[in-house]
Amino acid sequence: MGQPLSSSGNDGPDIRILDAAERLFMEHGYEATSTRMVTRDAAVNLAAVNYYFGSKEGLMQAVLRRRLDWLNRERLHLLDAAETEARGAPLKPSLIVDYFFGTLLRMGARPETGGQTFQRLLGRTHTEPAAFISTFLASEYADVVNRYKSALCRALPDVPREEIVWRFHFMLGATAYAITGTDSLQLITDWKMEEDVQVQAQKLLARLMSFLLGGLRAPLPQSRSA
Amino acid sequence: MGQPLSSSGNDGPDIRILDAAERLFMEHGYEATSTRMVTRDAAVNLAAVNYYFGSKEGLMQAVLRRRLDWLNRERLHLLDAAETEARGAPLKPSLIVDYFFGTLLRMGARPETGGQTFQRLLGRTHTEPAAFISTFLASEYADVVNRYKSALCRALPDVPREEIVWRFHFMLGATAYAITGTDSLQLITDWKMEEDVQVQAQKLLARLMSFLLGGLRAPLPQSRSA
DNA sequence: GTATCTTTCAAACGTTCGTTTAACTTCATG
DNA sequence: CATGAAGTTAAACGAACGTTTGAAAGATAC
Repeated sequence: MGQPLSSSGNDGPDIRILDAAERLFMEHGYEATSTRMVTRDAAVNLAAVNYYFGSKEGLMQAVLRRRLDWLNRERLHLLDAAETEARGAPLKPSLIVDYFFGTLLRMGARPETGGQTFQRLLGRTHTEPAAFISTFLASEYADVVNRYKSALCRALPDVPREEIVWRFHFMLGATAYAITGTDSLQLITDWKMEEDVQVQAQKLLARLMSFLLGGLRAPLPQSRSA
Repeated sequence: MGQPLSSSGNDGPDIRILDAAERLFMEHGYEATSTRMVTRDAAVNLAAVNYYFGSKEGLMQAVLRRRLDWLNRERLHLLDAAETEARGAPLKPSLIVDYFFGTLLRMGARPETGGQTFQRLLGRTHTEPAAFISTFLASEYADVVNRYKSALCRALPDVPREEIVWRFHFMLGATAYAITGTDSLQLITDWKMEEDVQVQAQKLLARLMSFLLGGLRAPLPQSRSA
């Protein structure tokens, strides 16, 4: 285990800062979250953010890296194992989609990996305008996205690579929006409060997987029309 | 025509402020955009934002309202006309999806309705954390979303209403992410620069429609498994 | 116990923020 | 021309921002 993933309550100051920042960045976004809010919630001195993470930008990167490193390593392990077992044969699209998006959604049901908090933060972070965030995400995702794009191309040999890339983009957008759970349009008004977070996540996963696979395997758009 | 939609270059100060704010909010987000940046780009005095729009929040709402009022009115007109012509028969799902999402994408190809700038701003705005933005969007979308949800339920009588709502949510997420064009993961690296904005928008529309319809008509997830 | 390194702390740094004020200009109307 | 509303302006307001500082406190090794 490289870095600690849990927040058992009596952690060091740096972990408490990461936990507080994760929640506040998720709730208010990067710009609207001040270092004073973070240090107050983490019960540390104002200077602690700069002492441990250098700057507010460094804190944001540390918050994302703590979970993303684990997530993308898991994604690569699953794909590696499946491709090794398949001995060069193409994988099923449903398996590839489940490894990439299902791993993220199952992560949200486990509190020791940040639970829903990190899920919602990550979904929102994909549309954060700050340049350093885009750069950071691109470097964190570079390997895993290329691997999954290649796997999808082998799994769907009749679909042009350009189309695969676009549909990966669409799947990412649907997932990012679904896990943020902001629901600014209040489309989802019937949250069952009696259900625990595991059941909710499982139902969302099943629904999202059906949608993503339906979109991924949809007939190609005709290039010339209208 | 209620309010002017174009920016011919020699408009009044309030229109110049809206144009500048639309571009800056799109590029940097709401929080990272200051009233000083807006007034500098619009070539007006610093106090003009408060004079014309009351506050920075009022400016943001005016920026969104200028385009959203037109967009959602158009969406309702198209649905009204089609339902009148159908005389109570359910509409084709592809038609409903095209009216809702296609109208938005076609809007982006026309400079007089804000073009890509408003499209990208709107996609990003759906995930803005500020509470007043969620409230504003909810009120702007309330009517049109309810009408389209009902139309989809009639068009797909075998799909439970709850499932329709979720898939509408997924479609919205895929579309919002696609039109922001932020591409923080640099998935889309092969933008054809020689193609004009109309051709790009048309290709995106065709691709997105295939994906959305594939997801909307996907087989339902089995409720009990694993 | 002394020396050395790490961590914590209150206080302040300079800058930028959204907003307000009051004086000034513009300009159509009587 | 006189009047008053509408628009514009420079200047300033208090508050909050990210970051830095230097000293105090704590921990570790000899």
